[in-house]
Amino acid sequence: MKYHHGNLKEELITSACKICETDGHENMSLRSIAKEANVSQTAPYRHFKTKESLLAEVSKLGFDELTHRLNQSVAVNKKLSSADKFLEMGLAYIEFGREKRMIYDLMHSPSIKKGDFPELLNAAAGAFDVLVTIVMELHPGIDAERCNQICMKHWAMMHGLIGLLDIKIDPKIESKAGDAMSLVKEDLRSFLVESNNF
Amino acid sequence: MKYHHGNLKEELITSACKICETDGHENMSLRSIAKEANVSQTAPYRHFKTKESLLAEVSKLGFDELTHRLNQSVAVNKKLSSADKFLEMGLAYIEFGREKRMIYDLMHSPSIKKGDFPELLNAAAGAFDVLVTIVMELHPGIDAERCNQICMKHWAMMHGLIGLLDIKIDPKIESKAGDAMSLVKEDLRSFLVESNNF
DNA sequence: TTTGAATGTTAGCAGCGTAAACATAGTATA
DNA sequence: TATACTATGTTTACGCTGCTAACATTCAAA
Repeated sequence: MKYHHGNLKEELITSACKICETDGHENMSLRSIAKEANVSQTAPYRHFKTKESLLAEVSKLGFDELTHRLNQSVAVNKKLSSADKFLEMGLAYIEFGREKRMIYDLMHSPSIKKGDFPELLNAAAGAFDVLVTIVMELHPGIDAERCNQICMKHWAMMHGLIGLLDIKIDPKIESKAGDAMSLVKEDLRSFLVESNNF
Repeated sequence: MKYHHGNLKEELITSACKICETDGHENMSLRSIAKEANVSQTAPYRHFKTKESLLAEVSKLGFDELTHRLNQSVAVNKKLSSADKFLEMGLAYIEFGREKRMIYDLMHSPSIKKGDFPELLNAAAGAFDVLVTIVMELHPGIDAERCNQICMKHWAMMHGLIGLLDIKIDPKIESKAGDAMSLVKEDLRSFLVESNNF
């Protein structure tokens, strides 16, 4: 067992991700993260100024993965129409939010003040830009302001939908527990198509 | 100074509301709530099983006020068209989310498991039902499932918009700090109108 | 009037984020 | 190669947290 770990910073982030996914960010302590990485409770302070800054890095990774997933959703089938790409992207967003709900909550938790972490802001903006790109493809030569508005609308809808799935959920969905996600997909498909009348 | 307070439960909720609005629910401790109400740190445990159950009552009050505001927004001017009522309600929702952002965050915080508090679930559903009512008025004889879908869509959009105002905000809005809310209103108006093409 | 329930307080537990002091290992310089 | 500095680990400790247990006071019913 070496005294110096060598790669502690990355491992702490990894440990934090793991704990967040299982326990949720509200139940994630710095001490538990350190324990998961087999170091003392205060070792993280050699690599992160505060707990919040460690969580900010986890959040950033979340946005990076979201960006990747959104890009993948349209890249896997280049023959899709722009409208279908748009739809696939919406599905990918919901899927991410459902699969990685704990990380998703962390990414949008007010306990991380994004303004204090420029790279986190950039990562979040990067995910948003994937949507901007597809909307510009859908509406060539669209006015920038209107494009932003349209993107905001759909982004908000997706984000809001994920957040509200806890409170209000179609009884159809809840009843069929075993196949919940595919039902969400079906509902979402009509949901998105319906909202696509600009 | 009486030993028995007489109305401690309500006063604790009031104190919690006050502290939440100023400090946010992440920085609100049971001890600070008790101090605000001038009782000992453990007095709240005579009225609330856990801290979470106290916060659940605060959250419930939030949903009640939201319901009231949504109803008020259409009641103040009965001569409005259904479409305009719908718009006013959207504005009222955003306004609530912006004005009482701290309470709003508490209302949607995953740290309160709504399933454990039936009255909280009812209060949340009650707010949603106000929207259902106006959509049914907009589309007489609408299919129940489709109505629910439309409501979800707009509810999610409003909710998502509030949540995202931290991350992505129209530069126009941020620049004009002094009059931010009225600008939000203007943007929202066109935002909602645009989204109203069912 | 007595007795028990309701409602308050005090003391104390384990866990938390964080800072300070100290220990060890790796690196640059003499 | 020896030495000093820096980076990175540990130990200890502080004040805050949610919560429990034991005790005190008040109110209400028998």
